[in-house]
Amino acid sequence: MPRTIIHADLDAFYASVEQLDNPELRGKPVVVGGSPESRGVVMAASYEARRFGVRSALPMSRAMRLCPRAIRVPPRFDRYSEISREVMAVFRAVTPLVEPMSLDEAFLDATEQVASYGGPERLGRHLKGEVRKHTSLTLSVGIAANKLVAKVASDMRKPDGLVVVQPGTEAAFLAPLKVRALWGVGPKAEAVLNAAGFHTVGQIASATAAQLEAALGTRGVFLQQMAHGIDDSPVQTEHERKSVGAETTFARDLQDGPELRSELDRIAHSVARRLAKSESMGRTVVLKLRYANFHTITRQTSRPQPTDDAAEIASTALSLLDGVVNDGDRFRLIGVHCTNLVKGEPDQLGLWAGDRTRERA
DNA sequence: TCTGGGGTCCTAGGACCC
DNA sequence: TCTGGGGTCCTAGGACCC
Repeated sequence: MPRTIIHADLDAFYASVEQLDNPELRGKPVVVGGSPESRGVVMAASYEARRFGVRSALPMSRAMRLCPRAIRVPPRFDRYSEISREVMAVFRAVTPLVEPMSLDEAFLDATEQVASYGGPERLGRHLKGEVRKHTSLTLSVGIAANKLVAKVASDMRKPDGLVVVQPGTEAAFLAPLKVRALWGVGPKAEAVLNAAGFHTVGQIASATAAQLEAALGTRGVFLQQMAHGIDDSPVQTEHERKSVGAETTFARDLQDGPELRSELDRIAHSVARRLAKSESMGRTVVLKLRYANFHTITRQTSRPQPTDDAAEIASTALSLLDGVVNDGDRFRLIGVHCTNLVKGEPDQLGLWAGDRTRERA
């Protein structure tokens, strides 16, 4: 029996929340993101703004030139999280198998429930209705036998869309789409595929394995599976965080000095706070630097024991900084990440580490 | 035109161990 | 003096996603 997988996606989420909370913004081009002066980018654009070509990830300076009448709003993530929790609760009222992908997006496995709702169409309308009832927001829904096709389907008729792909028609559904529609095909892979003569998903589906391998290596084989609409990956309700990090782009490039170093210290504290909150500790500290010319490097070092201590993370990152910085270097971004995460109570980990040290001595 | 911040996963080389 | 193979961990960079 085929699965019933749903991809649900709130439309222009951050911008819609701002329009919801401030009626004066309704019907107007709204852009959520950092200021153009601080080198911000667009995090969300209302559909009114999109008509001017404003898109996510566009530099804010460019967005404001495209649409001078746009109203820029700084993001309020606490508020978006609050609404996100309500929406996820609506999803979980339908099925316990919910995999949130971000604040505004989730996969649901409703294989067990779909019949009791009277089929996928009705289930989709139910979800959209419940979300609208609880939050006044519109939801786009894609329903298919797997995550890949459900995701592509939900993108199809935004905003406020509902697309159901019948089992068995996956390959035909995907065939006319551009290769970029496939999960994992970004600008680079798209360029490589286009250069090799592949423009549509259908062309990938009917290519030989050797052709694809020549273009993309081992990834090519995997890509062909996708192009046929094959995807067995399960909806996963749990997932373990693998890293915690924070980074800042400065309004103006910074040379090494007190300002850069105090910013590094601030970031280290923010990472430490979030590590502690998630009751985990990191064994590897990564320093990230972006030069004025946008070239980006990372330097990492692994410590003997995991830590969530701000001072330790900061001093480790500072010593990495000492190792790379040269006179005259100017930076636009600095960041700190912790990886090699270990879950558990800090005290118990400390005790355990102490025992080991004693054993060795 | 001038490029955010939060992540995940993959590759590739080298060190090190058995 | 020349030389294995497998496994694991570490580091650096890059593609990609939302």
